[in-house]
Amino acid sequence: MTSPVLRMSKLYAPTLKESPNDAEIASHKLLLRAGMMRKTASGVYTFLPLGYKVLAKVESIVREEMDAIGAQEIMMPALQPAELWHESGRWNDYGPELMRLSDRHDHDFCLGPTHEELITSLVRNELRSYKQLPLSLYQIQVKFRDEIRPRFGLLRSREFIMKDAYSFHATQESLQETYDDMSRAYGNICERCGLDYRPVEADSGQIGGKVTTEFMALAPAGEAELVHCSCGYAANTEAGECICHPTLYKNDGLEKIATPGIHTIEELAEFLGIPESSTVKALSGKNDEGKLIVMFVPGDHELNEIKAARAAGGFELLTDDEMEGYGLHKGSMGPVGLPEGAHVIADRSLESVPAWVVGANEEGYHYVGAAIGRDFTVDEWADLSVVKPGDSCPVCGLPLQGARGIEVSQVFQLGTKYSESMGATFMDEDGKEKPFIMGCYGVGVSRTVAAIVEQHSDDAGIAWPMSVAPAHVCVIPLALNGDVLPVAEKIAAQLADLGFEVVIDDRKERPGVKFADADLIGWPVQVIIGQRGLDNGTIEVKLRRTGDKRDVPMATFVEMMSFARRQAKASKAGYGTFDILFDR
RNA sequence: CGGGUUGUGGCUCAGCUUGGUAGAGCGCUGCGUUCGGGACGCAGAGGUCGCAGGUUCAAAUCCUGUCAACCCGACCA
Repeated sequence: MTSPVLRMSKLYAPTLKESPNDAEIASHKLLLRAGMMRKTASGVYTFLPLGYKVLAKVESIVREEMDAIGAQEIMMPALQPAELWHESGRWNDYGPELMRLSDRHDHDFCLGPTHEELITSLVRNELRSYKQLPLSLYQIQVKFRDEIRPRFGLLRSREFIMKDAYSFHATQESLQETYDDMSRAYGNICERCGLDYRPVEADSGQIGGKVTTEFMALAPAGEAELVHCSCGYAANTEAGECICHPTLYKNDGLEKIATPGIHTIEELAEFLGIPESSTVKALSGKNDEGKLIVMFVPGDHELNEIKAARAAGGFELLTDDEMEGYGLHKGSMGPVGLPEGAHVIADRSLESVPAWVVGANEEGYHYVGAAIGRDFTVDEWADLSVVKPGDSCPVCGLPLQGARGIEVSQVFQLGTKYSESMGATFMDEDGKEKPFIMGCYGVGVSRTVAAIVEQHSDDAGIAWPMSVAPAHVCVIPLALNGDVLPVAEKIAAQLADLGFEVVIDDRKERPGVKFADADLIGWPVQVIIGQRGLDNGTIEVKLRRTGDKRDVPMATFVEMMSFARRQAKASKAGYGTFDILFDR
């Protein structure tokens, strides 16, 4: 299939020398500067022709990978009736992120942030038998989330493109199979988009369910923190198991120390001249039943609220007033002399520290050497801390590395949360009515575009991987007179015939402008045609990614590109890098 | 939602403290010279200074309100 040669002279791609002042990170700045998108409102963007081409490329990679594992594409509405959200309970649970609106009859609707409710209601009446399972459906569609603070361009926007897939199963084994297929497909998607990524252990958050993996594109601009290990283990710090090593200060009996004005761990450690890991941090809260819970974590770690809630049956930190009510003192809390009935849960790692440095439950005093069992008791041990770099890898024990990442996709095993609440059942082999076991799988398509730019850009602009570039090759005639333009036109046509997507910069601009725009927009290959080269019978080929340039004899150029094309097609992903052009 | 900052041609910004009726660079239009890494000259077009009130002879500038955008934070003891 030959696509027509794109003409820069006609292309609507207004490039900017300066980046608009509300852009901070590379992907945001460059997508604006390269004329790929424009802001419409906070967290809402218009894709211009080039940006839309990239988006479409990513979409088709996603589509190919979904189709390859037997998922079927559908298209659900963005506008969803509140009724369905009431059924699942999420009309109330989802919170202010849900974009709500009502129609002229005063019926409530929302703009879908995700589609579990819709898909469940779709299949519940017509997917009736285990014989029809498993079934995977997906769509690529616009999603709406009223983000508390949209930022970073496409990374956290209020309207964005997402591929969401849902699977329905009779058994957990079947779900696991599809989940594994999806995970593999997601890995393929990341790879084909040229992303350096890690599958990481994650928390399921809003969606519900238990088993989940996030696919993180590593990037300093990413909003997620993760830890990873050379053995391949990686986890979101929100969810990762924490294996840390608090240290013993001393165990010479209980000693009360005056610590006037000291409230933070940092101050305490400095005051005593000991590392923060030798102190113990206390947090008081209440669980869903209103019961007082006091938690302890190593002083150099933070309490993970997700783990805390799981361990205690809900965990909401006490307000200052509530603490007063219990006779607790902010910054001076400890396990010795807690109020009657307080339930004490401590981080598992503290079990190995026989005596703690903790608050004395008295303003201005701390204890040193508070011994477990002798001076206080712990009701429960649990993993409560936020994992951080330097903690031990739960798989191999080596120290974990820290990194930041952009969550480009996530796979979940939902279980029966939606099928049960919404009454979506099927008739199983044994003649019994059962709720579907479900999985859901999301790819942030527009976010992936931003992640690609974060990983593939430099001071000059974007350097698109071949697989998602708005076109493969840009032919740049340096002049519009003499032989230069006709030769360029001919070469562009020949490349298009070979199956390349070709753009020709036929604008009446000076060479410098064309070079700068080509680098900014990020065409993977630039074919530069100037009088100087023609006089020598050569044309110049430049690879954006590496900056490598080479003069190629005119006579062999098309043949070489033809070879490169065949090589590219033969490679597994089907989109080589064209480095072949520069093999010595 | 709390705190901070900013709204001035398409873009980046100056002018505001000390009121006197609007500027620069880039971009845009035309002409000419240039032409292998964001050229130069000349001539132009383009702004109710976010919006609404108020003070004043006079407001981009001072005051009040409002809207918007951006940044930081949002229970971290």
